[in-house]
Amino acid sequence: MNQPTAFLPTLQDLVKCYQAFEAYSAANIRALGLTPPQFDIVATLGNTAGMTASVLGEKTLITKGTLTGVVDRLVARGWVERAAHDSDRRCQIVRLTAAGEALFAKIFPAHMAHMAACFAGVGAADHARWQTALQQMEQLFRQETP
Amino acid sequence: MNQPTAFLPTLQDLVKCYQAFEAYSAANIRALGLTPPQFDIVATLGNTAGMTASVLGEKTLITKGTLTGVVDRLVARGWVERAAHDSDRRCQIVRLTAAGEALFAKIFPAHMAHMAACFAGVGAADHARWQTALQQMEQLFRQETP
DNA sequence: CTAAATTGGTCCTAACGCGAACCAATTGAG
DNA sequence: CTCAATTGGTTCGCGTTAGGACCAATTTAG
Repeated sequence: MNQPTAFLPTLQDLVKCYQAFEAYSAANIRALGLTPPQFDIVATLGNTAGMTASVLGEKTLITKGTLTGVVDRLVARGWVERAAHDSDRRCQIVRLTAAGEALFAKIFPAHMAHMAACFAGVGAADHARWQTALQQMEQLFRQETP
Repeated sequence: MNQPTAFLPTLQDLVKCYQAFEAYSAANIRALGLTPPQFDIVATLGNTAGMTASVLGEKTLITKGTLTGVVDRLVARGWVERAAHDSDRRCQIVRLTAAGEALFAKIFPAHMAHMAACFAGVGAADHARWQTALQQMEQLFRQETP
């Protein structure tokens, strides 16, 4: 009984919702002086003692080849530094500099406030519905990806 | 009574769901020999008489600066051609060549089948729930984007 | 212990992505 | 009609993206 293309509107809505989120979020991040991946990294490193590049890549979903360049640019601006790992000389620890911590303290709350404005009148029940729906759909794609 | 960060898990689920979809879909498109934006354009032009570049950009959500390059590469491969517009000399009509139509006929059903495999056991009620949820969330971002 | 496989990062190529500057054609206000 | 504003496309700069080749350090198998 399934129409062969019954899933198309669902996928279109997923793409449109994600792109609306991206556009809204990225515009504010760029106004703060960063690119979205740069913000992602600064936000991930904030309030930590740093982490290896591979862990950072897992948390931010940035592949390692891309990560090298993004971290390079953050190092060039003085917000991030690379340090040697104690016991494994292959690894590098990536962490915020003092300037990077100051940047984090300034822009992270600002961006959270910007995103929170969208969800002003939203209750816990709505969030629960959305999270359930998104997690179910994500499972569909992961199950088919061996 | 809203926690200030109650929306974060929702956003994380949105990003993870979208990225799972993207990874699943893009892997198949690349295996078919195209990039995702190229597939998007071929699929949009299939079974039409062509359209102006600006309409094509609206439908595929590709900005005009990017569109020039993507269409260039499709033209270079012989799947797409540009033609003059009858009444407005600023416009260009973008349309599939015969080879492009043949490509469309081959890869579009293949990719639909690949996506349909994810939704094998999903009923109309699930689709309705997902679409409602996604459309509601999209509205939140659009309302705040003036 | 030594050779093979694995892991952590860097570098390369090809392709997007956006915003802004730019040019030509068309439309509008006066 | 005429000049200013708008629209359709191209080009450019900078940054991101995935994937693969590559190198060094580490772990594992025999």
